[in-house]
Amino acid sequence: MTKVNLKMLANELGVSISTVSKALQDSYEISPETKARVLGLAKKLNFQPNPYASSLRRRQTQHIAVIVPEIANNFFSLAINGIESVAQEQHYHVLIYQTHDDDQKEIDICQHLQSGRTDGVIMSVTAKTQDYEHLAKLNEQGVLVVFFDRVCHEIETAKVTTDDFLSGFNATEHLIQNGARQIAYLSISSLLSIDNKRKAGYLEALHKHDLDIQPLHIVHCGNDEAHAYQKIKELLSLPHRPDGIFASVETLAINVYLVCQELGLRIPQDLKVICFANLKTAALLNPPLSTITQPAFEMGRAAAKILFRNLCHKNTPAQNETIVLKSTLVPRSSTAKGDG
Amino acid sequence: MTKVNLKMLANELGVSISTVSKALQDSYEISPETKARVLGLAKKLNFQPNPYASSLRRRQTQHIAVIVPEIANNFFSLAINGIESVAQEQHYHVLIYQTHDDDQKEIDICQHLQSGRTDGVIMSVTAKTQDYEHLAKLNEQGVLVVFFDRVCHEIETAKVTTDDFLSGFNATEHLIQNGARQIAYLSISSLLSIDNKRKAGYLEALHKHDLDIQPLHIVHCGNDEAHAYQKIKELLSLPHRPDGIFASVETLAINVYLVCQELGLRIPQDLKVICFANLKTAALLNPPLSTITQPAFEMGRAAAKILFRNLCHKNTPAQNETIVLKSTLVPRSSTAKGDG
DNA sequence: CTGTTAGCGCGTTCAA
DNA sequence: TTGAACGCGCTAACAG
Repeated sequence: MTKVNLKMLANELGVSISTVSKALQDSYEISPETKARVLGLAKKLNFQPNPYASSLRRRQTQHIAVIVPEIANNFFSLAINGIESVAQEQHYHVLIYQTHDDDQKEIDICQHLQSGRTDGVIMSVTAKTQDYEHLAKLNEQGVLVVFFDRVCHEIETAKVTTDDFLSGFNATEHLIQNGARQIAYLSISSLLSIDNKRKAGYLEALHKHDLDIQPLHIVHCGNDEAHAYQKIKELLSLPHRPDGIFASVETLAINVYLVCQELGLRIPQDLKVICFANLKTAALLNPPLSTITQPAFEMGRAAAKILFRNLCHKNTPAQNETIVLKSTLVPRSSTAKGDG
Repeated sequence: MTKVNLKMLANELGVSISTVSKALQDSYEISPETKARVLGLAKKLNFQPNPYASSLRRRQTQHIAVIVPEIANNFFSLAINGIESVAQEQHYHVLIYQTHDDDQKEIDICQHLQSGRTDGVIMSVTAKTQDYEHLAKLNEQGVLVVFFDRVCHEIETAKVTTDDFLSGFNATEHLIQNGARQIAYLSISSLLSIDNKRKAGYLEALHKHDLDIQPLHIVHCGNDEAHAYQKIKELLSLPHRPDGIFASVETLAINVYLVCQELGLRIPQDLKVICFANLKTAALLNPPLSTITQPAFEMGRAAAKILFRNLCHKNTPAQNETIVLKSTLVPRSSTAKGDG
C-alpha cells in the first residue's frame, strides 16, 4: 500500500512531476513517447490522481449534493436514481442528504454545503420550510441550486416540476365523472407549492361542476404517518362522510387504503379514490385505485441535466427556467380484475 | 462572494494563520480571548473551512461510499436511510453509487474508489459478481469495506446479513403447514450467497417433511422484470403447477402477484405464497401474502456503525465479524380482511 | 500562548 | 519539449 502519486511516478521515470501531470492530461506539450511511458506506468501501478488535491487546485469538486425529505420513498428514490444516472455520465459524484422533513435539518445541511463541498445542489424542500435565507445563501456563495418537485418559488434558480394544477383538476374531475359529489382533499402541508397547486386544481374542478366546498373535507394530514392515519379515520367517520377522496401524495393514499380496510369501506362502491402514486405501487393496490403518476426518474434526470448545463457555462448567466413535466392519470376500473 | 479563508481571517484579526486554525479547533494552546475574537469573526463572516484542503492535509476524506444495485428499491433505499442516519451523527458524508446489477459497472466504481475519494465503502454486490479482485483491491488500498445483505464471503471484512437459511427454512415450512406440497422456489441468481442460503433452507424444509424436490420448481428468474414475469408465468402454467411459492425477493413476489392476477389464480386457495418483502409493501397486498421482512434500516445502521468503529481505530486490526440480524415472518390469513 | 515553516498532491505559470 | 517553482487552503511540527 505504498502511495502512488505524481512524485512517485516522476521519480520512477526520471522525469519531472509536471511532465507526468501534463502527460496524464494528454497535453500537447508532451512528446508522444513520454506520454506513452507515463501512461504505461500509470496503468501498471493503477494510478488515480487524488481527487481532493485536484479539487483544491482546480476549484471544482466534482460533487453534487441531493437533499430530499426521505430516501426510502418511492418518488424520491426514483428521482435520485435519475440524478445518479446523469451524474455517472458526467463523471460526477452524488452526495445524499435527507431532512426527514425537518426544516432545521435542512438549514444545517445547507449551511454546511456553503463550505464548498459541492458544485451544486438538487433539492426538494421540507414541508415546513418557511424561511429561505439558507437557500438564498447557497446561491450567493456560488453553489448552483436546482429545485425539483417541492420547489421554492422565492429563489431565482432553475426548477423542475410537474403540472400540478392540471393534475389536481383532472384528478378531481375524474372522481366527479365517476359519481362522487362530496370530495375530500388530503394535504400534507399548505407551505408546499405542489400541495397548493394540486388543491387549487381540486377547487377549480369543484367550482366548474358547481359543487360546494366543505371546509371539513380539506384535511391537513401532515407528515407523521400515525397522525395522518388518525386524521383520515376521523374524516371517514364523519356523519357526512365524503364519497370521494383525492390524496395528494402516495403515503396518504396508502393510509386511505388502510383506513378503508379497518372501517370496512369498499372502494369504489362506498368511496371513490384517486391519488398520486408510483406506478408499481399502483399496480399492487387491490381494489385498484385511479392514480396520477409523476415521472420521477425523468424529473431527476432533467434536474441533473440543467445543473450540469449551468455548471459547464459557469461564466454565462445560468438558465433559470422552470421545466414542467407531465403527470399521467391512470384510471382503474375495479371491475377489471375483481376477484369477488 | 469574496473568499473567506484562514488567511483572510488572520489578516483581518492581525494574527497568524495557524493561530486562527488552532482557535477554530478549540486548541488548548490558544488564549480564551483570542479564541473568542476568532470565533466571533468566523461566525460573522460565516466561515467554513474548505473540506478538501482539510482532507488533503489530514488524510481523511469524511466521505463514505454506498454501492447498491438499485436505489429505487424498498430494501436498499431503507438501508441507505439507515446508513445516512449514522453518517449524519458522525459528521460524515454519503456518496451513492448504483450498479444496476451490472458487474462491470461495479468494477468501474470500485476501481475509481481506489483514488482515495472515500474512507470506506458499504456495499451489496451485484447478482453477477463472480470475480473479486476489484473488491480485494479496495481493501488492500486501505479503503475499509463493509458488506451488507449481498455479501462476498471471499473477502475478509465485516459483513451484515440476516438469518437467510433459517428464514428460508421457516418460510417453506410455513407453506407446508398451510397445506402446500409442491413448493416452488424463485431465485434471482445462484451467484448470490443470500439466494443460496435461502434456497438451502427451502431444500432442508422439503427434506424434513419428506417432500420431493422438483427441479422444474426451482426457477432462476434473474433481475430483468419482464424476464422474471415470463418465467413465473411459465411455472404457473405447468401441467403440474406448484401449489406453493417461495419468492426470495420482493420484486419477484410482486411479479407472482401480477401473474396470478393475469392467470386468474386465487391466493391462497389455488396457490400459497410467501415472500421476502418490505412491511409497507406487504400491507398493501390484497389478498394478503405471508411475508418475511428483513430489518433493512437496522442493517444499514449496523453496517455504518461497524465501518465507523473501524475507521476510528484504524491502527488496531479491524473487526471483521459478521453480524446476523433476524428477519421476521409475518403470517397473513386471507380471512382476516377479506372483502369477498 | 503565538508565529514560522513545511508540506498534503496536484495543476499551472514561466523559464530554459 | 521539459522542468523548476509556486500556490490552492489547511494542519501540524517546532521555535520562540
